[in-house]
Amino acid sequence: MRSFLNGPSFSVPGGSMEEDKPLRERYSSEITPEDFGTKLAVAGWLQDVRNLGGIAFLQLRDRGGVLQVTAIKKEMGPEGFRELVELPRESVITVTGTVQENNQAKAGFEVLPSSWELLSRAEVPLPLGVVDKVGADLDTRLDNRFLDIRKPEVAAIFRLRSILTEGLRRSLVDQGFVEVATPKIVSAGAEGGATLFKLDYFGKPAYLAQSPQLYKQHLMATGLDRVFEVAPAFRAEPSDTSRHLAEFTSLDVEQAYVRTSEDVMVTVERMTVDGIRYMIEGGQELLDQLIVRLDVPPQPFRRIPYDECIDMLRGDGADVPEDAEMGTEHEKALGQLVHQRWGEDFYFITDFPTRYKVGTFYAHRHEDRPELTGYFDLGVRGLEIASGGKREHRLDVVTAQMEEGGLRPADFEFYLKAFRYGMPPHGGFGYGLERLLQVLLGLSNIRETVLYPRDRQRLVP
RNA sequence: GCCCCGGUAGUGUAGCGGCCUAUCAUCCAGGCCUGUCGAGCCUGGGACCCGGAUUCAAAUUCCGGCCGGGGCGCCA
Repeated sequence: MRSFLNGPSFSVPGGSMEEDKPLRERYSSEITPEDFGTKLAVAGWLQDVRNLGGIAFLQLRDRGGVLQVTAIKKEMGPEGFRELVELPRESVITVTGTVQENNQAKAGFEVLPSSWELLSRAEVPLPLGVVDKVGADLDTRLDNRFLDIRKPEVAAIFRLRSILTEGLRRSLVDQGFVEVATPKIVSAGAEGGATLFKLDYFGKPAYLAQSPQLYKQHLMATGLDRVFEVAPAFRAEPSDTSRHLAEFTSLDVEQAYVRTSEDVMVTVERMTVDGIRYMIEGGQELLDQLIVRLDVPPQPFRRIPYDECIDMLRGDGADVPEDAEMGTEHEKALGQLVHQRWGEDFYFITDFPTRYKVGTFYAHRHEDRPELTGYFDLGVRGLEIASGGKREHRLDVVTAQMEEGGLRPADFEFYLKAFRYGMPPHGGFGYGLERLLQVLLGLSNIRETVLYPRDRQRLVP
C-alpha cells in the first residue's frame, strides 16, 4: 500500500536540483519486503548514530518507528561519511537510498544511502534528551514538551486520547445526541464566582466558563433534546494536586424527558463502555507500548447510595464524621473496597445528600425524601470521573434553591427565562476526559494527559 | 488557602559545616573500531536557584524570595 503522503513534492524557493524529489516516500512502518531492492526516500529525526569508524549505523525516527540507515565510509568517501555521521542528534534529514534486507538490522532491513539532505540542524545540547538513558522530571519535560512528545511512549498517550475521545463521541451520536458549542466567555458562573477567571470584555466584566451547565440546560428548552459538548472548562481553584487542572476538557451531556437520574446513569454507562471498547480495539498496540492492560468494564455499573458508601467505609473501620462529606481519603478507600468486594472498578455513588449539594441549585431533590438529591458521581478506582443527575426543571423550585444557596436569581435571568415557557424535565452530567484517561492509563499525574497543561504556576508553553 | 519535602553540570543524581579542586550516570567534544542496536574502550568538558545573616570556614545552618514535588481542602 502506498503512503497517503505520496503526492507532488513541495518545491523550496531557492532549492537545489533535487527540488522535485519527494522528501518522504514511506514511513518506516510502511516498508515491506516488496520494497527490498528499490530506492526510496525516508525522512525523520536522526535520533542516534553509532559510528564504528568504517561503518556507521544511523537511527532515523519517524511517526511510524525507527529505521536504520547504514553508511559505509568506503562507499561514501571520507568527507561525505564524516558530514553525515557528525550531524547532531535530533536533526531532521531526508535520505534516499536502497532498501536492503538484512537480518542484522532490528527491522529486518536497512537503507543504504545514495543521497541525503539536511533539512534542519538541531542545536547542541538538547534541553531534553529523547533517547537518553536517564529520566527527566515532569516539569522539565513540560518545559520542552515538543521534545518530550518525540518519545513514542509519550506520543502514545495523545494518540490514545484521540481514539478515546472519538469513541465517546461516536457513542453519544449513536444515542441520538447532537454536538453543540456554547460560549466560553460568559457573564455568570454556574455556581457563584469564587472559582472564575475574570476578564475584561469590551469594558464589561466577564468570566471564562467554569462549566457549560447553564447553557446546556438552556438548550433543553429548544427541542434539540439531547446535546453534548467536548470543550475546555476553566477553574480558578488554587488546586495543587495530581488530578486538577486550571483548564481541562469537560465532556458535558444533557438530555430532556428523563424521569429519574437513573436515565442519566444509563447514558453515562453506555458512553463509558463504548468509549473504552473503541480505545481498546483501535489502540491495542499503543496500550501495549504503555504496558497497560485494559478490559471493557462489565455492565451495569454498581449503584451504591451515598449512605451505603458511608456504611461500607465505617464497616471497614474508617472514621467518617457524621456531618462531613466524604474526603479524598474516603473516596480512595471506597474504590478499593468496591474492587475487593466485587472485583469492579466502575461504580456510581448515588443519592447524594441535599446538604452537600446546596450550591448545586439545579439539582433535583427526591419528592418523598427532600434530604436526598438524585445526584450521582461516577467513581473509577477511587477517582471521581463524572457527576450529574436529574435537574430541577420547575421555575419556582429552582429559584428557591438558588436563594437557598446564597445566589441572586436576578443574576441568572437569561437562564431562568428558559424555564418560563415550557421546560421539559431533564438531566445530564459533566465528565472529566483527562480524569478518565488518567485512570485508564494508570498515570500518576493528570498533566501527563494534556499537551500543554495549565495549572496554578504554568502558563508557558 | 493550609501541611510536609525539595532546588547541585544540558538531563537525572550523591554529598548535608572544614576531608569538595563536589560523586556517579547520562550528555557534549576529541580519539580507536566494518555489524551497532542500553554499543564498547581511551582522553577531556560542564553545576551548588536568588538575596541576606551566622561562622575562622557555608553546597551544607538560619531568614526572606522565587520555583518544583507530594498531601489536604475543593472539584471533572
